[in-house]
Amino acid sequence: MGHISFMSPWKELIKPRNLSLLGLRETLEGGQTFSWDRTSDCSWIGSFNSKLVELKFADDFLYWRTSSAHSITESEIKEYFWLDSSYEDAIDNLPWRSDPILNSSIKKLMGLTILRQPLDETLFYFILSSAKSIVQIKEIGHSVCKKWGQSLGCNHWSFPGWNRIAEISENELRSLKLGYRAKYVSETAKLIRARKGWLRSILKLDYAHAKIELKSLPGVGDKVADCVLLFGGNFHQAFPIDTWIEKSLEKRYDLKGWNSKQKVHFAHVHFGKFAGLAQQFLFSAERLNIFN
DNA sequence: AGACAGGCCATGA
DNA sequence: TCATGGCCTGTC
Repeated sequence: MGHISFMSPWKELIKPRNLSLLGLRETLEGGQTFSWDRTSDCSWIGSFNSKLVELKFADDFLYWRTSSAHSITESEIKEYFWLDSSYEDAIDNLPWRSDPILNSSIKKLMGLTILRQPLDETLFYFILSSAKSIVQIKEIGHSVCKKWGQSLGCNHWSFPGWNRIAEISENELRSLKLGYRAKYVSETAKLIRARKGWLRSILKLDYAHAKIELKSLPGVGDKVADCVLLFGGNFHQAFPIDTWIEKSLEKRYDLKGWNSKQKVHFAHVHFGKFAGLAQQFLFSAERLNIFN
């Protein structure tokens, strides 16, 4: 409150790749991030790292503009959206040549990406995600940011940070309708505050050890840990198993009757080191029902 | 009204 | 190791 900010003029991003509107929409609305709101049928406003940005997709190009008071740079956007050639390399590494399901998903969701979100915010939102829909996760997450974060303008607030959240009582969080997740958030915050530098340090570990570390937090099990590592830690081999991907593996890959451990093993063998990227294509294809 | 939702966790076999 | 029920809240 109090300051006046304005949005910069639209700027064009170098045409990054063959990006489709559907691929972009699924990236921002499909459930790997909860920080974006649609402002028209082809534009979104969002925030991360206390910075505000609006994106617009038009004529196969991506345009962006930012807030004068909380501005972001082009290189930060490119980083966030994985807009470098290693994305194409990752796609090429997937077994689309021999896998018609994956092939058609990639074609229909051209440009769908795995975001590189800040680790702390990603952990926060995925602790909230348990047994909640995307809309509900956004609502309760935003209510915490609105109450204890910084105003960024355009109805967006920054993530307050774990140290700030550690000062909030569980009951205050419950009053924002976090339910049983309030305890997880509160206790995780206190643990992170006590372990200085620990959260960032897991980024230097290999996938298996990073996952063990994350699972030491209350409210973080296999599914949440994999989501945080994939969407907030750049661990592309993480393969979160939720009900959509479960359905996909059973229905499209004939894995009915396999337990989740066997499914994860199949995913790593079949999809390889970018299994998490394949997961996003299959997940969205199933969610959007594009096979029928 | 009662089950269920993009889970986690403690319990019990 | 595997299966079950409870936990907050909202929705169908």
